[in-house]
Amino acid sequence: MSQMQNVEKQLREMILGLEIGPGERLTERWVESRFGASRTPVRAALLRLETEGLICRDGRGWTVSPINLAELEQIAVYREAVEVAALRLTCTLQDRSAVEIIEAMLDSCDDKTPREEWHRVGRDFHIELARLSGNEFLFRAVRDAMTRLSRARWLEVRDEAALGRAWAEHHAILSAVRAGDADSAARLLSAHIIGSRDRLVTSLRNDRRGLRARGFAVVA
Amino acid sequence: MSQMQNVEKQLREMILGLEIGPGERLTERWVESRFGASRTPVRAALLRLETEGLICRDGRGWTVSPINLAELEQIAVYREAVEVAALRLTCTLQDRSAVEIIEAMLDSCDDKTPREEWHRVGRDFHIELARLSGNEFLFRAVRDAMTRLSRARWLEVRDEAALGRAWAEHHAILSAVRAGDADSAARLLSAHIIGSRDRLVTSLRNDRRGLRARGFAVVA
DNA sequence: GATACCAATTTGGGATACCAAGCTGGTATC
DNA sequence: GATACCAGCTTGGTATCCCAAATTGGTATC
Repeated sequence: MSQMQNVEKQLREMILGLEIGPGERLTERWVESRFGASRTPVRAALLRLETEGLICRDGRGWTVSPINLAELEQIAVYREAVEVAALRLTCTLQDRSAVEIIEAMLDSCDDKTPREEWHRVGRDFHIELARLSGNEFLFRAVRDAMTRLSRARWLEVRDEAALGRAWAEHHAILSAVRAGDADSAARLLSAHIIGSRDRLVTSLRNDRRGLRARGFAVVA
Repeated sequence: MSQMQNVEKQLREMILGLEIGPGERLTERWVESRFGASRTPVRAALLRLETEGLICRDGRGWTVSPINLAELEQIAVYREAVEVAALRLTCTLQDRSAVEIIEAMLDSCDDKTPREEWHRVGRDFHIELARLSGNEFLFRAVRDAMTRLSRARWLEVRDEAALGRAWAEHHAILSAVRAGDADSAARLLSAHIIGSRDRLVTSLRNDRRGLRARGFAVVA
């Protein structure tokens, strides 16, 4: 793999994994030495991550994007639009076998699944569901939105009950799709996205003090 | 303005203005000499334009993205999702004054408006309509989609009647929004987007031979 | 003690040099 | 005459150097 893709990938992992906290300053020189690359690939990586919204310019310099509650609210509306569109498109395709692949993916998760896996599974559900639509733009939109949400979802305080509810909602959505009931599936998906958003934002708002204590910038 | 933004902007103008044809090869060295910049800003510009979909990697090297008919079809579905969502959001905001600004913008165009202005006005209508929603993600999605469509719309063979129809449809959509009739507005907008897409793709498909003769790559 | 100012360092933007991979054109051999 | 092969050139990827601007830290002055 080229150095450029390597820096980009590793830096993205560090940001998404909160090894570099939201709001932290980044210097090109630090990234250079951290990954043993030179400035050109570092710059390319930073430019890419900027378009993903993971980092942003801070006057002269770079900052890991803070957790932005207003942005989280807006992303949910955006997700609702594109995910529901993708879902309806999938329903018209009548490709039930593909849906069953996702169901199997969900079923492979049980109580023994380690908690940190839930994060990835929850994200992949939405991404793979969008991929089924066959529309590259809807798919990318969902994938990019989930990437932007990733850190916030990781910080969210979720109890077992909340995880179980999300799991059940995912299954219910797939059942409706498999049954060919696009309207029900769309309604369930909308409610799931908006409900998740509300719980997410509430959780972060309540824990804002704790997050700041950990050095994480959270803006309204 | 920095050199980097300058190269990016100028190169984008050249690509969107078809001064560099779809499918044409680009070398970093050529861009360097053309704009009198060195490789660093050129690289940055190319990376940005790649994320906008205006250029794409061609193995080793760069190519101005060909006109892709399948992509145009998919973009329309994507646009329908995000534009309708933005429209409905705008309706719930009940901000009629903002709508009237767009109406004024449209009204400022009359028969004396030069033809090349129609291209920009048609694009800006959709972008500004999305901006009204106040949702940054819906707005960006529409803006980026319209950018991707820009070259194809420029190549489209449109007669006066088609232009008048588009104009009328834009006005009808705004009237529905102003009347607070979200459902009608959404229906009109969907029909407008899909109808425009079908006419666009048909036009390009029919003229494919002519486009190739001009050196423009058009893929199915 | 506060503040204004200056120098030194840091930092991102840009330019250039170098390299490896791949393409091209020509040539030599069969 | 066709084909295989090799040299040279082109090109993107990477490293390094330079520069201007901005930040910083300290000092001198009020």
